Amino acid sequence: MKQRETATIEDVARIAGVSIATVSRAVHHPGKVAEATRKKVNAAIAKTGFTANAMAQSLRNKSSKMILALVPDISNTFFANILLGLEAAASRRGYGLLIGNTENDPRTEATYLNYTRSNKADGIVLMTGHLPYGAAEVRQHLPPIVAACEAIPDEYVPFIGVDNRHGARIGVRHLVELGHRRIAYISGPASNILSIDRLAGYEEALGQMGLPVDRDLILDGDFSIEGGRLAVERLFIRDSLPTAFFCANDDMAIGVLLALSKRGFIVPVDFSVLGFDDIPFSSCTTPPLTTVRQPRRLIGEAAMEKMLDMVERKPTNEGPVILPVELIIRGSTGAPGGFGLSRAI
Amino acid sequence: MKQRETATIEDVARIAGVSIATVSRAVHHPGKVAEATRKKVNAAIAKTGFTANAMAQSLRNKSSKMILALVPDISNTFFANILLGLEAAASRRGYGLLIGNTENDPRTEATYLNYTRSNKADGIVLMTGHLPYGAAEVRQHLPPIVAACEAIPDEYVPFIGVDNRHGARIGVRHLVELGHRRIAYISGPASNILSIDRLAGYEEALGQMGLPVDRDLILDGDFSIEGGRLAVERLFIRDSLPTAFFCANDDMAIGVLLALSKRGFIVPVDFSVLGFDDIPFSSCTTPPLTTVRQPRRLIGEAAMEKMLDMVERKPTNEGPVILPVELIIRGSTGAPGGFGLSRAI
DNA sequence: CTGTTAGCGCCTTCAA
DNA sequence: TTGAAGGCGCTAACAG
Repeated sequence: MKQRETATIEDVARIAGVSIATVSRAVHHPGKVAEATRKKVNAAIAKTGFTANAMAQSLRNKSSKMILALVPDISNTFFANILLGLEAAASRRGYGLLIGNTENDPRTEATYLNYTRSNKADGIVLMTGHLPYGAAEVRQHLPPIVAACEAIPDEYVPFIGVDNRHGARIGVRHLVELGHRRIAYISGPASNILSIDRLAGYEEALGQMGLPVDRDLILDGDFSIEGGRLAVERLFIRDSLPTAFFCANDDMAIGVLLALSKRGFIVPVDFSVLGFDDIPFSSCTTPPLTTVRQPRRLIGEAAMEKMLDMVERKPTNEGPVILPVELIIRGSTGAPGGFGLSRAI
Repeated sequence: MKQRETATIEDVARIAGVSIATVSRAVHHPGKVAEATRKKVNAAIAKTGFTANAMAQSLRNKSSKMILALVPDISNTFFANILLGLEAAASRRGYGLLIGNTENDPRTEATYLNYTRSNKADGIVLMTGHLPYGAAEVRQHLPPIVAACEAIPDEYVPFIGVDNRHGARIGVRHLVELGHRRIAYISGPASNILSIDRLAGYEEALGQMGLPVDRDLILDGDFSIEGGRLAVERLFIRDSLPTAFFCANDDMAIGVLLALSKRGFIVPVDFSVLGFDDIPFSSCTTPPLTTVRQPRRLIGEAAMEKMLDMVERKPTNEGPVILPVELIIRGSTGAPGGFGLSRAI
């Protein structure tokens, strides 16, 4: 007699000699089932290797116990630990994590948004900085949404991340305290909220230290290594150079390091370089990168907690969750040595 | 009159003035529906914004159209592009990708294995090098499984990856041709299949070039940066040093680079360093890393194609899919300069 | 070409 | 404490 491909609740019920309702109860509300019955059921479950069909459960419960995380680029190491935090918190509460790589492609975003409409996911954690394409049309019945790392401008979506302005401030202050007076800011895309917040912090720190803001030292990048490289090249075309670079993320700082090294300069003797994020690789550059660390795993965990509170309609305090940043001082920053000093020696 | 939270096929049928069967047909077998009817249905779908409930579909079809990818560490940049390839190929064929981070934890593996038992996923792409924990007990009804990058020893699971032995061979040959006679092999965990295959290639290349294999130059690492570092330290404790390091992956090569630099050596003058994989960061080290590139995206795509052929029971040729490796020569390898040469200058 | 209907497997009222 | 039964939304077989 060939058994069904995979055991169902009916198989268990038959073997245990009870009804399927009792099996379901024994699993989900053990208190409502007589001790002896429960034992019989558990034995039958063990014997059959029964695992409830998640699809049937989802259909019935109108909940998939899955949360979708949308990231623009899964191969960007910055997101990895956040994802790890999201997953850890989700699994602690019995949820699974679905990871969606959007590449900022509208069609892909729309496809993933449909995951919630078709009940494949109960909520969305956004790390893309914007609502998924297609969200506007269905604004009225949008699933629970939370934004990690990058806030969603102009939308009421709970934000979990760091105080980017503050992070920039302490980074730039470090540079000023080392003696730097001309500090360049290598920004991400100009309209990006992270770029903007970090720029604000940069300007504030400069102001607090009584330093002027020189527009010529503020360059747009794109958060990529190549962007950092290019920014340096553009700066060298002009005649007035900074003594330090504050980069809006580590990738660009790495690009700056590379470009400077290629031109024969020694960091931090000739120039200081400061990043933001503290991606794992930052400690492996030459020299190791001084940077503003974001507690990525914690951000992920906090974002998921908030998300699940929303999904489960638990009371959750409004407003953003702001986690602390930390200045990690390594080898890429030091007192200004003067342009070309290392080469003169 | 408040509409249902989200439109169902019945809403569409009512509005279109047809039966739900016709709606389903209009969507899945448009050819079997009259032109006029189809138009009415499509209009109703557009009006309601109907999206089929994926859970109901899965329950009915016994297929979730989801494939689970199991990776030991999602924050390991090596896996990222593979995942990207998996996702691209999956979405081309109308499937979604579920990413599971196992950390080689048996409980986590078992949990994810259950995803297929509970119909959340139709198949598993393994990048962990072993069957998930709990697979042995249910061997008889295991879902379709495919192994990417790292073959599963002793199991019949289709493998998609590169010829690791060949990759090691061309890498080591490059070193020998540069003039190196004493080449260390920094291995991953000794029992790991990748470690073993690459060791075999290393020994073969040495043999082909008429060079002896010196057991003292073969060290176990663990595929981590720290592991590379440690290997160098262990080597320096002994008296006989190599002139070149062939590392079983890029992370360890980076560790070697770091350790050498810390000791004041210049690569590639004092030592040459060769990696394996060509992770994105390899071009950003000092000096840029020479390495054996794996076509990661292609591996991902091929693995997913194979997986879906299995899931859909399409004819697929047996045996592994082997993709080509490529030696990427950058700055970390050169002719041997002699121990301490750079320091003597 | 279209409608009726029987489940897919599960959970939860409602009665007993 | 337990069982019977309805229904979540969908697809496909069957009849017309």
